[in-house]
Amino acid sequence: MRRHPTVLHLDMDAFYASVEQASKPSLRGRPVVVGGLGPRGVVATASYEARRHGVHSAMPTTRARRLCPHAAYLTPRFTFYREISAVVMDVLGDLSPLVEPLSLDEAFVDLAAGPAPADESGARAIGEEVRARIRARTGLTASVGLAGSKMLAKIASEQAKPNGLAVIPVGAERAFLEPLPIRILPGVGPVTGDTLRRAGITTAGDAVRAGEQELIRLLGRAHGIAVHTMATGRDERPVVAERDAKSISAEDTFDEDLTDRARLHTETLRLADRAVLRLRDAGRSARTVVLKIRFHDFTTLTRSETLRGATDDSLVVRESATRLLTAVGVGEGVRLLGVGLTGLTGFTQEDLFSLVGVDRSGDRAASGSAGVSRRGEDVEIPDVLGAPARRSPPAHPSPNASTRKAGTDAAAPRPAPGRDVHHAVHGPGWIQGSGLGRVTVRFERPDSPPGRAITLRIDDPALREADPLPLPAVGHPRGSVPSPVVPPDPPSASGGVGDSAAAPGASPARRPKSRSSGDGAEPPGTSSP
DNA sequence: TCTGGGGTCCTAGGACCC
DNA sequence: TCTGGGGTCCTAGGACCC
Repeated sequence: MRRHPTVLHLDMDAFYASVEQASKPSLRGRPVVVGGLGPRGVVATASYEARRHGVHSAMPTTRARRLCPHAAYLTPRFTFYREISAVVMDVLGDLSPLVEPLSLDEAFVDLAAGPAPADESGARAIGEEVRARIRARTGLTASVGLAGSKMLAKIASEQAKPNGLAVIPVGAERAFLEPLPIRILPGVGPVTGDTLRRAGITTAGDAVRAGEQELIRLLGRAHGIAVHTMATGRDERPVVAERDAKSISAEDTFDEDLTDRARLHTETLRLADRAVLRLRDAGRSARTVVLKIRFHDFTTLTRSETLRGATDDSLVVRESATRLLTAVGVGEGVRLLGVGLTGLTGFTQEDLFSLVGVDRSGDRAASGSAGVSRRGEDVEIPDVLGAPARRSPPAHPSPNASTRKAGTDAAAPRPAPGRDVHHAVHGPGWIQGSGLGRVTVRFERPDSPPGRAITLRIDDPALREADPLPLPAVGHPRGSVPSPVVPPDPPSASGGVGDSAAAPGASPARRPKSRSSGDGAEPPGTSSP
């Protein structure tokens, strides 16, 4: 047990939405929703302005649109978020060698493993310092929790949000948790929460009083013990820096349910290729192939097959995945298809196993040998990234968004709202909306005042896809450049009015609670460099 | 209001071996 | 001939997290 609150949890505030606001001056102070924009999309992150209207993560985007029609709805730019995330992780790396990223916008840091010996006030100072540094290097705000364990550090950062810092002193854990809802404990989700509630357990204190045996009875051994331990404030899980991935998968939800076998087959090949691509990127091989199918009624099934040896050969994975597909009925329609790879090992014994995969068809797999080889009738599909007609929006701009610089961009930019473009005359901007052969582009850059929107032909030869522009750092007041900082705090109301950023012709609107830089009306046409 | 995509960990049953 | 228990691997499903 630690004597000081030296576990730090850092959580970026509304990360994706904040990055978008920092990139796009016209969106600052306005509700922004980042997520899937298709008919089956869900919200990944909502800005605090949008949250005030009831929008939150994991909510279907269609519902979000009803709740907050005037928000800007943007497709995620994961490649860019990853870059910003790397900067944040780099800042954390200065504190300690023990940094455990949980996602792009969250990490634990073990300050006890760092150079600065930290007691409570020392830890607090480090926490404030790291928030300031992140703000300086990215222009974004982060919240920090400090405690003697991971669980409490995370709960603390949650309470500190947005743009705050909270410390739970060592020794105060149990009293602190006692009145809190059991659902805040990690591992207690909707189902467990319900089970416990039916047993009269709604707070952490209730769980402690119920006792370990009762929790084991209700939840099973491992889970029962874990919940009881956490509820008492004990959590000895160490901060671990590197963890090897245990599985890699690729899946897609379709805009409409699929019933056509041939189509399911080609989609399976695509997903197999996508998964293998990432497997190879990671320098790994896999022994087990998993096919995942979600039906129209949301029931989900998986079928897996373990090969005799690990592979990173897409032909082998394709065959395995299609073999698994052949063995299941499509019922009334398939809404999601996925291909997963598990049983990952360091490196392939390349030729050995790919040989097994390529020239035997009968029994290369441990099972499913009855599944007749489909070799010879393998459908040729264009390439992993070629977007077939009616797929859901490619959730990830795909690893090539940054690779695909000049040269490959002969094709018109994919008109996904939020994407970066560049126009030979108007300069840098981002896609605000599209339709009927036109795109509306807002021409502005992270360090410019809000720009103006112009509607262009989608095949305008002067328009091309572009890489994101870096976010201006803040902190060292420099000239009169308007601060790119996202307004952190919700308090002031009035987020109600405004117009849709995603609607062509929208104007930057007045900004209900614009930050310091006193620019009332946006000077239009200032977007050129 | 119909529910993404990427993961992790746990449970349980059956096969198989000793 | 019948019964047994432990260990490991594989498969399937489910809860949970961001």
